[in-house]
Parts: sequence; C-alpha cells; structure tokens
Amino acid sequence: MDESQLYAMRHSLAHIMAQAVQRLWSEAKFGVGPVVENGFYYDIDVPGVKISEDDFLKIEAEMKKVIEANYRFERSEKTTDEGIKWAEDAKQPYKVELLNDLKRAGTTVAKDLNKDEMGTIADGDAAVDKVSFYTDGDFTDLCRGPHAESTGKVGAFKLMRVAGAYWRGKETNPQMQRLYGVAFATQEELDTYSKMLEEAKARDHRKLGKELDLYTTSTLVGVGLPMFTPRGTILREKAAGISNQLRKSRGFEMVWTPNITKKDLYEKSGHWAKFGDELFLVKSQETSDEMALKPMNCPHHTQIYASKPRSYRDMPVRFLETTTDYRDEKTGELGGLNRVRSLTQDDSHVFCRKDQIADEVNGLLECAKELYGILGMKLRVRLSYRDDTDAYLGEQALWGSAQAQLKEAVTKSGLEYFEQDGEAAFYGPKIDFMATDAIGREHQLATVQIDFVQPQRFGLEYIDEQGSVAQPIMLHSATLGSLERFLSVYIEHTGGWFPLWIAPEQVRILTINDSVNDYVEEITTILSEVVLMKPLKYNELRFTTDDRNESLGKKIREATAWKIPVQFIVGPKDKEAREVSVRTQSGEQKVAFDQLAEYLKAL
RNA sequence: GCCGCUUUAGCUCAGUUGGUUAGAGCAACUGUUUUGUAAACAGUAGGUCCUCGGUUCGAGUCCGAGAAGCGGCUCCA
Repeated sequence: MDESQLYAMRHSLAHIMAQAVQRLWSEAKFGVGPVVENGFYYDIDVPGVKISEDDFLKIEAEMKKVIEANYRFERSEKTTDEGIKWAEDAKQPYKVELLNDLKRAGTTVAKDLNKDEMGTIADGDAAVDKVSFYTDGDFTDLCRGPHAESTGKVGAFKLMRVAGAYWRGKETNPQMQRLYGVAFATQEELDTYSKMLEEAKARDHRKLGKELDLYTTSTLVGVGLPMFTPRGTILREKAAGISNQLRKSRGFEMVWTPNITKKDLYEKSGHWAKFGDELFLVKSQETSDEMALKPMNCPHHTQIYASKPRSYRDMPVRFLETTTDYRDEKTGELGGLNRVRSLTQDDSHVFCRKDQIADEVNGLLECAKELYGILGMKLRVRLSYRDDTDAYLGEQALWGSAQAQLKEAVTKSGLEYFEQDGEAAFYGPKIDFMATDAIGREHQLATVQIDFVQPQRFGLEYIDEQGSVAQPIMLHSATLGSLERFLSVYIEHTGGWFPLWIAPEQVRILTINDSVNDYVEEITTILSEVVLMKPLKYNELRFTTDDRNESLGKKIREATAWKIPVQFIVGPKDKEAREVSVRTQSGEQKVAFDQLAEYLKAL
C-alpha cells in the first residue's frame, strides 16, 4: 500500500468513526476529521454528552458494522449554497461555518483566515462555488477526498484516546472532543506500532527518572520545578560539560549573569511586550525597582558586550553560559522534564560583523553535528523563516538576507534540511535541529538564530576599519537546548543505559564474600586514579562497591536494574588469578588486575 | 489557562452493592546465612486511603470544591 492509499484509508476511517458516533448519538455535531501521523481524528461535539474511552468498544463495534457492510464511498458535488443548505438541514453548525469560509475565502484553514475574516465577510476573490461530498451508506460528509473505494477496504485500526480540542485551534472558540485513532494497512503494522508505544512507555523519562533516581519534584517547591538528585546532577554536569567543551574549543568564553534583573532590560529588548505575561515578577523591599526572574540570557550578554568599546579586530566576540532561566508557563503545559518553569540553557551568543556570519553559523553547525554524533542521534535541520504577519521586528530586507545566509550555511554543512515559514523568532530567522532518537521519534533541541533586532535596540556597536561606528550582528545558539528537555530526550533515547562517559555510576564492584575485601581495596585504589579522556576530557571514574551480605545473584540483579554499564565481579577465584570478571551489556570477560585501568580507558 | 482521566505504605498495585481493626509483593529495619552470574530464610515496623467540605447510623467507596499527576488543545524568547 502506498502513501496515498494509506492516507485515503485513514481518512475513510475518520468518516466511519463519525458515522458510528452519529448512529450512537444522532445529535452529534461534527467539526473536522483529518489524517494525522499514524492515524486520524475527528472533532465531535455531542450536546450534553461526554464521550469517554469507555465508549470506544461501543464505537469500534459500530465501526465494524459499517466496515462489514462495505458501503461504496460515492462522491457528489453541490454548489456551495446548496451545501450550506444541506448542513443547515442536517443541523451541523460547524459544517455551515466551514462552508461559509469556503464560499468567502476559499479555504477552511483557520490559520489562512486573518482575524477579520474569521466569522465575518471577506472579499470573494478565492471563493469556492462548488464543494464535494462523500456518502457511504447512511452517512454523508463535506469532504475533499480522496477515500478508499469502499468501507470494507480500510485495514487495521484502533481508537486510542479522547481529548479536548478548541474548534479550529483557537483558544477563544468552544472546545470539542477529539477522538484519536491509529490505522495501518495490516494488523501486523498496527501491532508493530503498538509495540513501539509500549517501548516508548518503558523508556518514559518520568518512569526512569524515578527508577534510576535522577530527579524529583515536590508540591512544596512547585509545579514545573524539578530538582535533580546526585545521579541526575551528574547527567546534567557531564552533558553541559561536553557542550561547553565543544564551543570553548571554537573560541567561546564562559560568562556569568544574575538570575534577577530589572524589568527595564526586557522592555528594551522587546521581550516584555511579547512575553511579559510569562515572567515571574520579583519585588525589592529596598528600592522601587520592578524585577523579574530572567527568562532568557541574550539581553544580559548584550550588556557584557556593551561594557567596553569594541574594535572590528575584536570580532567575533563569543559568550557562553550554562544558566537557569524561569518562565511562568501555563500549568497545563507542564510535564516531566520536557516542559518546566525552570530551564537551564547551554546558551551562547556571538557578536560579529556581517561578513563573519557565514563562518560563525558554520562553526555552530559543526558543534551541533559533533555533539549529536557523540550522542548517537541523527540530525536534520529546519530552516525557520518569518511569515507575513506582524509578529516580527526588524526590516524586511534584513530578514531576506539573513534567511538566505542561513540557508547557504546549512547547504554547505551537508545536513538534510527543510524550510518552514512562520516558525522564526520575533527577532530573526533560525535553524532548528531535529534529532532522531533510538525509536525513531524526532525532537527539537539545538538551535542557531540570527538576530539583528537586539543589537539595534541595545545600541551595540564596534569601530570598523574606517574608524566609523558599525552595528554587530548577534547569533544565538544552544546546542543541547535546555538541559531539562535534553535529558528527557536522552534518557528515552538510551532507555536509561547511559554510555560510560555520562553514566552516573560507571562501575560497580560486586563481591562474592568477605574473603576478597583486601583484593577489592587494591582494585579501588587503581580505579580512583583512572581519568577517562573520551569523549569528555578529565572525566574521573565514578564507581561503588557492593560488599553487602547478599547473594551474587541479587547483586547482579540490582546492578542491572540500575543499568550500571560496567559490573566487576570479584570472588576468591578472581583474587587467586589476580583478575576481575567484567560484565557489560555485550557480555562477560576476564580482565587482569594490571590491565584494569587500560581496559576502562578503552571503553 | 481549557477539556477529559487518575490519585490507597518509600515503590508497584489489590480492596465486592457504603458495613468491624484497609491488604500483598518489593524496598526498609532486626536476626540467621559468607553466598560464583538476574530475587537466601524468618521476623518487625510502616497508612491524614491527595486535601477540605457535604450526604449517611456508618465513607477508601457516594456528592461538591480544590491540589497534584497523566492524555490532549493553546502557547513556547
């Protein structure tokens, strides 16, 4: 089955689900029912009824009846006015609204309709005067198609969940119930997908975060404010360490900025107008200053740049800071480490001349490539451009040239890329890196952004070769993104089996009985002197000894549950032979006492 | 913030139509056992059944409000 057949099949299932719902609740009002990744959904509003997941068996049974009846999908056309009449007669107010938009503006995509067009009259340039309908048995729906030939040819499906969704994605609109289903050509593919979901559940960072004792939360501290345990803090330090190491080797210098700041800084940067409602406000009891917890670091870095005169010879100036920002996100958006109110960025800012943009962007691309290579994640790039709305600052011409330069750098880097309008930051276009994890999911983590707005707003300058004043360009970049989000992804990517360099506990020595205590002491003396050099330099070895009065089986079971990458088993036989039985995920081998340090350094 | 679901021991979970003193496994603690490749044995302790309010002779169980977690929507500098 090819992509278009799969699409038609999923789309047909959305109709069949709506049909089943209509049979069960004749007063159901229907919104839209598109195809999404792996399946489909339909937005439905049944007045006075909340469809729950308990109803899925009932709905699925009704869907099966429709499928068994094998109705043909019959296409028909009406004029738009006839269509509106049909929808009114069928008591489908949402369809009436869609048809009216088609008539006026030729589209039903809410995003394409500007504020004035939503629900009022616009000019009819792109108006559609004929619309198509599809009928299968007792169900007819406004629809562009295409569909499967008949309801019998729809493959394997399963209803997954029901969730609230705003009509046409607008927060001010009423909320409908969105019924999600997944669908594949064959039952085997559906089973494979279900297995992938189970695998994802088993790797869930919130589950592993608890099991591996990486982070915790407390209602006394607050929602979206995770705290990291000793083990989790090692992950943070090692991840930030490697990110910093890569950029330091490319000329970045570490800086430090405070966590609270006068509101004035953000008024000047433009963030206050755009994100003011998401700042945590702080009051001074000594001065009249209005303060805020910092939500980002770029304005501070501009002030370090501006602290002294800069020459064209000083450029580029590169600052790097791993620091925690605070954003008062809406509570419903928070969850796990993925979306938090305290987020730690590995944030850097380059101040450079226009002619240096390409090289600097290129260096940052190289950093990202190298880092994600080490992490074992495939990268591709989204070039995020502005759209025609007024959500952006700065001159249009600057945007054009910046977007072109970003594209050139990305093309040169050889990274796979795609372009998307409307995803830029308000101050400039960006490169977003999409990293693919071990089970094929894509995550947005690293970013490189061009900014010509803040240098202007803060009046940043340098003296050029002619001795006149020039304005630098600013490049924002984070390679891990936020440590919290990165760790949520990386924990799930590795399933908690961290590679040696970052594993909180790298080696655990499991003793068989007390007779080997003196030999274990010799081993720990060696281990405490081991320093690993790859991929992170000067990485001291983190090891523990399990010499409890327990069976070897139990010690192995526990060490494996903790996902300790290297387990040393030490018993009388090992002591006798002056060796250690080393267990790793790839098997067990004997390593001579004299070779232990070399063995670990080579891992 | 909005819609829906969930909340019982440190963890994972049982708990019938509202009915005596709320259970299990693991973890913890104590004792015995000194153990060779994924759980030795026995015992002890551990509860604001998320919180507040209501209905009832009686609430873990029913109702209301709130909190937190989860699935989405919206948002994401």
